[in-house]
Amino acid sequence: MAIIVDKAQKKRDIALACKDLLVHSSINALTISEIAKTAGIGKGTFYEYFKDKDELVFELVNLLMQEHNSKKEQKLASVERTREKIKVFYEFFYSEEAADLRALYKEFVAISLLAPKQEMIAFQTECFRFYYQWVEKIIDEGIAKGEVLPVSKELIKGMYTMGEGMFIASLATEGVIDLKHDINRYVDEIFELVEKKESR
Amino acid sequence: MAIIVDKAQKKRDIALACKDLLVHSSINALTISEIAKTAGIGKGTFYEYFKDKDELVFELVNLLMQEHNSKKEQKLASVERTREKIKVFYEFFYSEEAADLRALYKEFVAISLLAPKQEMIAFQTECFRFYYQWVEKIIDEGIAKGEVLPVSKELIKGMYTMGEGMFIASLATEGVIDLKHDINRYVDEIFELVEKKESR
Amino acid sequence: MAIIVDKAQKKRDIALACKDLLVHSSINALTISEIAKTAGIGKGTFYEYFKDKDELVFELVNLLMQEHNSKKEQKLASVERTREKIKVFYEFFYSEEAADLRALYKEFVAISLLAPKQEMIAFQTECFRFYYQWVEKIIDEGIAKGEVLPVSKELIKGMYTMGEGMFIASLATEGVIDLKHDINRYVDEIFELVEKKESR
Amino acid sequence: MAIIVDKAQKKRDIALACKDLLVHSSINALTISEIAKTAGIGKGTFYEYFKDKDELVFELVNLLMQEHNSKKEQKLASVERTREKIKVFYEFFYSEEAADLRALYKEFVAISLLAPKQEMIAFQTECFRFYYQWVEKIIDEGIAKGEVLPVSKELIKGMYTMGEGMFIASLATEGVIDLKHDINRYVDEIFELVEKKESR
DNA sequence: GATGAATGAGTTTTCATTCAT
DNA sequence: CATGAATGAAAACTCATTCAT
Repeated sequence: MAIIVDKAQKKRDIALACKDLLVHSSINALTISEIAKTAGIGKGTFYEYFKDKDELVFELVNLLMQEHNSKKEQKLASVERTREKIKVFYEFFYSEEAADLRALYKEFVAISLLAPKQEMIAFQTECFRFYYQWVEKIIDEGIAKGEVLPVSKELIKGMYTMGEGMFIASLATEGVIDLKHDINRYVDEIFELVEKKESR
Repeated sequence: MAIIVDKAQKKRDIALACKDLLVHSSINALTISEIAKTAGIGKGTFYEYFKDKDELVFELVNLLMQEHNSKKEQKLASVERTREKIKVFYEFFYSEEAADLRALYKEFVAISLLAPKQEMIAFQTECFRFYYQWVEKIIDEGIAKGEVLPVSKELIKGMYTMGEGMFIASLATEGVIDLKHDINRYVDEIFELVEKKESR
Repeated sequence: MAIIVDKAQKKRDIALACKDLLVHSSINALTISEIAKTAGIGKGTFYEYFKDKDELVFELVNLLMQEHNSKKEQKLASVERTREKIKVFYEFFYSEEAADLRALYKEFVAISLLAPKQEMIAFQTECFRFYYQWVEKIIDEGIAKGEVLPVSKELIKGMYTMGEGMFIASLATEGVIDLKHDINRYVDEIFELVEKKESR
Repeated sequence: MAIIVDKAQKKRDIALACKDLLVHSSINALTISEIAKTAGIGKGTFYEYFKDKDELVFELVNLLMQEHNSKKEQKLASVERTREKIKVFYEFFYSEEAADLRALYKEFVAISLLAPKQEMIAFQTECFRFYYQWVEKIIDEGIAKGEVLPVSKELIKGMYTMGEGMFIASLATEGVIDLKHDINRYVDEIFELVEKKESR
């Protein structure tokens, strides 16, 4: 009786086996040989599951992002105030536990910029929508609870992309940006403006 | 005595001659041969002035950004209100006349992410500081004029990087972001919050 | 399951296939393309088995020297007198059948002088020791048999290197040295001095 | 009034200016640019005086060898016994003061082996003859003085090339040969055999 | 005579991809 | 299904040499 391998599962396994390799090295600097060896498979086998190296990064970012989202969801549930929820949202950009994902995401963004592929764009678009709606929901709830002003709704897109911008800027510059500090400060200042104050 | 050429000037000339090529194609897809032919020089000559292809992108971004900054300065001088000044600032990300520079900047960011080189990081850092101080000056003047609340000062870094973030996001996604619209809307909303209102 | 090749054997096969090419041309004048074509393999395949062209020369010298040593051993067994054994030893430097090996050895020495690599030095050192001990054994047996004076033992290193020196000198000069004649004459003269004479 | 430069003298000057460079680096690893810069001349000027890089090595070996020969001649004049004269002769191969010349000579031999040029062969042949006759003269005088046996004359070529052989072997092996010790020991043993002993 | 900017032929080297087993 | 040996297209890069000034 032949072993029926779950293609999707094996694909995940291969990607996961290469995680450390990818996190610590640029995908361009890696060869299919190294990757296959690390995953404990043959070069030909790699091609059974992936079209090219980029797809490996893609798969892995996908995987880790799902994991990350689950954790984020849990964490968000334990936080009350809108301001804090938004801060939790931004933790992706500086938290220690998202470090691996960030390293991969950086690669992924670079690949997307240099040689955008349809499925990557689709994924990024999907991600953007997903996160956007998530933040929207948080803000909506904040408004409903009377915690923040309705105007907050108009700031969502800008707030969301600010995180991405700071992240990219922090990668490309040296020491000008302290992600955790700068992001949280910005969030605080914005919320000072949009939070309803009793004393007003 | 043999002719002595102005190395820096010739480097600029070569870069400028390749502008259209670089704008319309990814640097990775270009060969040194193509580049040299386009610039009307030999392959070896290219290497006399540039260490590698990346340096060509670097030189060109540098060049066009200087040009862009001059124009921006002029334009800013003709604008009165702080809000409008900030909007002018963001025009880089969507104006037609900065399209070439944007195309190159995209490449440059991707290169910086994939294989950061010291001089690139230094350049980006320098750029960040330069623009940051510029925006800071605009905001400071706005505060001095009593146009905007002092709190605006705290939002500068976030506002600045928001542009970068939206730009990257717009490149990597499809149709989710309308740069001109989204950026200006965000700016407007922020200014609604920080502009001093007579009637308050 | 894909075929598993005997790497070492294939390396030998490739080297042997290039023997004539290498013997009749300087390695520097040869391109990897030519070599691969001659061996009936692709350029990439060459690099699967050899780090560079030098290694090909190295492999071949190694191979032919082993073969040469086997023949030498047989020949030495068929010779009685110490003086003749030593002469057999020197045949490497002028015999017709060692011509190919000599041509390659010349290249090998030149390479070793210009860009010595660790494995080459190790090989040369090993060769030197091996031959030195071989000559030493011959001389020791001659002394034991009472054929030559014990002092001969002190002359071994010099005698051995004399061959190398004459070889190099003959390659670099024109017509000053007749290897076969000059070497044998020298050997004869030395043995006139160190052979035990009945009539003394 | 135009300056008339002595071509031969300027050639020597250029060669001498590059001495340290050549001694400490392989000629193959050096570019014409580096050489010209070191000599303080333009690349084009280099070609006014030398056909190629090899010729530079050639010129320099030539120059230093003349100098070396003068010193050797003086030193030989101050030595009495034949055995010692021969030892002085071999000092080339290990003396500290001939170190630079040896480094260049090594390069020169390698070049001669890899790509022999007519003028190099002629030079080497000339050198061989010159030294051979020199040694011959020393031995002849030794015989005339009754210091050594007439048979010594037959050993000259072998003795001379032994030095070369040991030198090459010492370069290509690691620690097997102690040039000074091994050469002198060999000379001593040979002279024990060919020196006339009173008590005989 | 001197120079050094310009050159491009020629080589090495890499590595994704294929496909026979 | 899995494999890894074989491949060669493709690109970077070097550097001796030329020659206008």
